[in-house]
Amino acid sequence: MIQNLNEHEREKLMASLNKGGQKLTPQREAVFSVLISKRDHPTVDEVFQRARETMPGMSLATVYNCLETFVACGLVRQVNHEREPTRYCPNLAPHAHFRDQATGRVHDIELPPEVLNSLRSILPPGFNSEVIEISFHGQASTTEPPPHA
Amino acid sequence: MIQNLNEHEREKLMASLNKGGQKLTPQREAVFSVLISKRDHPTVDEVFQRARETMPGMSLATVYNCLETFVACGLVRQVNHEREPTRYCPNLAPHAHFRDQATGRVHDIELPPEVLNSLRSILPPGFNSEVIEISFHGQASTTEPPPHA
DNA sequence: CTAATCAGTTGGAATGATTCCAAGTTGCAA
DNA sequence: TTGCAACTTGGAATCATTCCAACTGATTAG
Repeated sequence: MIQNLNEHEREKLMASLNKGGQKLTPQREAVFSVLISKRDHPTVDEVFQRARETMPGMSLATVYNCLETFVACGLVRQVNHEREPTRYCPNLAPHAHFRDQATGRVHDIELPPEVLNSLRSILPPGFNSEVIEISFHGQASTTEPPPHA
Repeated sequence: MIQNLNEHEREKLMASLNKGGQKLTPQREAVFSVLISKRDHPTVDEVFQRARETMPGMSLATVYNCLETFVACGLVRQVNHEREPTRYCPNLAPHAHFRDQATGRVHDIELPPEVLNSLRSILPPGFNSEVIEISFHGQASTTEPPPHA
């Protein structure tokens, strides 16, 4: 079930939006709430379905717009696996993704700084990377997703 | 310009196809030739355009089919960046990809075994990964793609 | 208190990569 | 030569995403 944002979360959301020159709207609040209520890397369509539970009139285009805005403001990350529908992730700490072959479920994998650094070190001179994406693909014996706030 | 496959290349292609229960056809030969003649990670459409130079009647569906077959036989790798058109890469050694923001060009980045191992080590118990994809995204000051066979 | 403006929202149409399908082709085997 | 099975082909269908023009709602200027 989707709760409303608490004070702290709403503040953080508004601050990030304002920093990017954007406003806090009811739709954006609803979409953001969906993302942090259940951090299971939902697709746009899943976000859409869940957001409609609290805001039945919302349109799919708005969900796309909101998510695009969040990405631009650095509030969430896009997660792509091959050409499957894009998923969204509110975990901003550096991490990799593991996609379970059997279920399609995506898990966050913590990425220690030294591993991140060893990765950066493989870039030859002249290559400057702002974004590194790491995704594993295989079988997870854990059936439950890792608990998240 | 696209050459025909040399003896060694054709043998390798046929062996891999046969191992996967597939046959060597003129279309598959043409598509494979495109991939190894210019290892610049072409999209399906680019492969299609180039293949038509030597085999004007070939259809786009066939290019899709051939590439799918090659992937299944382990002859080439798919390279996806966000939701852009899938690219194809005949480099089978473990490597990462760097996508140049400005040009869209994709470069292979060598992946030393120790870095690959440090990556594997971040997976918690219960997660077994067959495939690891690593992609960088940023600016490359080198304008020319690295020379390849 | 209006009017004007402007960002945001909406539904539906358009786009574009990919997949699907049914018909045609080819090479080999009985 | 007939039959079969794999492969190829063109076009239609799919589906995530983007685009667009009209609508809404809040804020500012007169």
